[in-house]
Amino acid sequence: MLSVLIIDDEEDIRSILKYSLEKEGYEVYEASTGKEGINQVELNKPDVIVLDVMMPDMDGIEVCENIRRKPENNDIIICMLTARNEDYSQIAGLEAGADDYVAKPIKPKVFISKIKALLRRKGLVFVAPESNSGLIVNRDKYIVEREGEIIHLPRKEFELLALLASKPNNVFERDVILETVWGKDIVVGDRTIDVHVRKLREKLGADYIITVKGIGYKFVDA
Amino acid sequence: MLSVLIIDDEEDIRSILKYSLEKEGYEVYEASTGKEGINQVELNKPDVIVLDVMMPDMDGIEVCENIRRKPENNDIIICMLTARNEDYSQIAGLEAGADDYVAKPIKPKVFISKIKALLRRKGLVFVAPESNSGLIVNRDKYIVEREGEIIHLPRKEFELLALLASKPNNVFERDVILETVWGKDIVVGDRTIDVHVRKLREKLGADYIITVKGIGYKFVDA
DNA sequence: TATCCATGTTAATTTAATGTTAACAAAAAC
DNA sequence: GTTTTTGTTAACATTAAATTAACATGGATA
Repeated sequence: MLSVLIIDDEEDIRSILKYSLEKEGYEVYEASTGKEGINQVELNKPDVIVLDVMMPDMDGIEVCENIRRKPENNDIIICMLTARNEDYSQIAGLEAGADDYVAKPIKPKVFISKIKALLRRKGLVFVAPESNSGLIVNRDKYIVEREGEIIHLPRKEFELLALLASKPNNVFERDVILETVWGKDIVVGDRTIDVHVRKLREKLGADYIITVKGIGYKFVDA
Repeated sequence: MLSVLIIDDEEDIRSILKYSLEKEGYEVYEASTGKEGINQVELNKPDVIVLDVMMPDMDGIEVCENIRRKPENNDIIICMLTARNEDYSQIAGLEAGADDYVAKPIKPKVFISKIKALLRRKGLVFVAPESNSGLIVNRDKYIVEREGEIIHLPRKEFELLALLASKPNNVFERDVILETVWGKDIVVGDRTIDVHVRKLREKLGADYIITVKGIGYKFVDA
């Protein structure tokens, strides 16, 4: 499961974010000061940190630099929270090693989609509906995870799943799938895609990939 | 509902555009400076941005580049507003990642039809009259949405609806429909269209598609 | 009002697309 | 070099979608 650490002195903000994140299936840790945040990073190794720029004890920028100083934290995603129009902090934050920022006031939907976009950019695709259990498609490791369980997929199956999961709910036409997963001028039989879809369904469950007859397939993120 | 963000320093222009857009059923956000515009993009994730090239604080080109720099904004449609004959900015704007431009002085009707054309190119057809509830025909997802409700349609029904909705209030003759949805030289019986229209009415309600006896069908908008 | 013609309706039928399985080929791993 | 895993194919089954045919309706017109 992917985890998020929220570092913010305001309890209200923490609760809102926590609620939104947990609803999406993330594990959430909290810290109310910069110092505590840095400790939590060591303790819990979160995948994502949401970090308020303005805090009483320590500037968010400082916290960010501090975290980034350790090379083992390099691939933690850091997302800054800034007051609206606080333009300086945005730039400074990015220089300090933040990956992105979100302006207050925070709209939960925007916030969540931003987190998802960041994870996607990192090659982590996270799908966590209440209906299915969450899937993490990790390109670097060529692995799919579900609730800690690691599912190993052969190349073609992985590529197919990764393609579909890269844009949840988007329909991919059969030719597009062929071109992307198999290659421009490789010709395979009509039933090849189906067989791979079948194998994915066998391994993941039938609910993830749905057929749009006459068009193609889509990965559903309900 | 589809949303549009207007970034322009002149309040008059903003009001005119806002009025036209809202009449068509779009949700409209405003920003009077480039900086504010960029924040709004993060905040509200609009589907379309209308962006003035000439603004005091920041050049529209700059704003556009700034927005496009983030991959998650890739499929936002950006439409530039340019002064008449400002030829340079048009070219520069398109290079910076704009999808189209509209020359001032703006004629609301031209403007609206341009926006609709851009959305259509992206596979989104929006029909939002006050009378019926708005329909979004989404090609990427191959679904139709009405007030959040998702309606799945089989291929022929979807294509038929997409065709009719692409030009609301326009009458499509039966042969034109056949040629577009079924194909040039495919011959089907003369009740086939009717049956598909019936199924659409069954799923969407009877008010969207009306029969023009002796000619064909049209999708009514307002 | 009788009748003509375009469209509406329904259900059965046909067709096309996808699902399934197992066998075989090709690549990797051992 | 043998074994194991992965990828592809072909034959067949299954299902959803599209089409048809037969009949109903409804409005225009004489």
